[in-house]
Amino acid sequence: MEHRIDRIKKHLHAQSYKLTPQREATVRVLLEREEDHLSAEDVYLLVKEKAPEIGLATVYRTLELLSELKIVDKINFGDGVSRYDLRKEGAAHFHHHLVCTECGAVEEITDDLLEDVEKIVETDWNFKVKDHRLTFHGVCKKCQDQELKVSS
Amino acid sequence: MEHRIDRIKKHLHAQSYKLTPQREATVRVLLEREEDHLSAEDVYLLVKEKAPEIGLATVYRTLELLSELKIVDKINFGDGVSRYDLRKEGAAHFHHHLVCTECGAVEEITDDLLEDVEKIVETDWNFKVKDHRLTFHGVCKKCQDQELKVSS
DNA sequence: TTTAAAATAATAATGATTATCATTAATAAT
DNA sequence: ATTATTAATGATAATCATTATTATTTTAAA
Ligand SMILES: [Mn+2]
Ligand SMILES: [Mn+2]
Ligand SMILES: [Zn+2]
Ligand SMILES: [Zn+2]
Repeated sequence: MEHRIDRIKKHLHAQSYKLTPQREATVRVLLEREEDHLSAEDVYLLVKEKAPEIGLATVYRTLELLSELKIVDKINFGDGVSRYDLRKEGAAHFHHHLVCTECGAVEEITDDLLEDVEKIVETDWNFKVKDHRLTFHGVCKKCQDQELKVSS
Repeated sequence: MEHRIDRIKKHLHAQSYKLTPQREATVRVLLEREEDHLSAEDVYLLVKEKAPEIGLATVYRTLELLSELKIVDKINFGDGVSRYDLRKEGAAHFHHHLVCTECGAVEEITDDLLEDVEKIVETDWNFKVKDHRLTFHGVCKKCQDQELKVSS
């Protein structure tokens, strides 16, 4: 954890930004809830627990900054809010998501999966791929089992 | 065009919805601008040209309805607005997008491309895929050429 | 026609995000 | 150390997309 924060600190310094206490508190929340997909409000409430004096605007500004630096990715699952997702250490591309349309659960896939597709896009469409967003909508394991039970 | 509208009409009727004049005007705009990715506001302004009495709320309601029926797909490219995209005739899945980070241009890919990936997701993650959202961020052909010119 | 349900238009309300601005913290210059 | 600059913050107002409300109109059935 400390190691990870150190790296982020260096990343910020490299662009002459500082890791202020507010920024650090925000990053810590993101690290502690790495599997989750928190909205700005979610982050705000969690940060407030350890740094009660922080303002919502600062959280928005920090998340914006972290997005620019590709430390977090901003995603939108179709409910009205943006969600912020820590990029995996050293990952060149954003990871993928499985969203269950029954229960709303969100799973993560960190495997690349798109290498071949990207090659096709680069050659057939002359498009230089920098990043991607891939989300599958469907039914998670748990909900599939539920359906079986109900119908049997 | 008329044929396409007829089908949509039937689709609505099948769920006991009516193709009201407002709904038809909205669908016509979507058909006329099939390549585009219009926001609700965009659609509203275009519909107003042919049906000036329509209200914005009706456009929102219509787009919502068309989304439910899978006639249009709602997408979000990260600017603050939802965009509405006609699903290709008979397509089981939503098509893909290439968003240029330089000029903002959006290209469409109607080829499936994800068949193999979906198989992997279904078997390795036990996730029953119903649909997907895939967007590549990168540099379009035009902007690549521009860069070459500038740097030479 | 009368009646009930569905759809619409106008507009108010909501809620997420951004902008503003006065204050504070950090950094550099004297 | 003191002062001047600049960056960052917190509070809050403003904006803007979307949703809810409600009175009215349209449609289809009885
Ligand atoms: Mn994630
Ligand atoms: Mn499209
Ligand atoms: Zn589920
Ligand atoms: Zn471009």
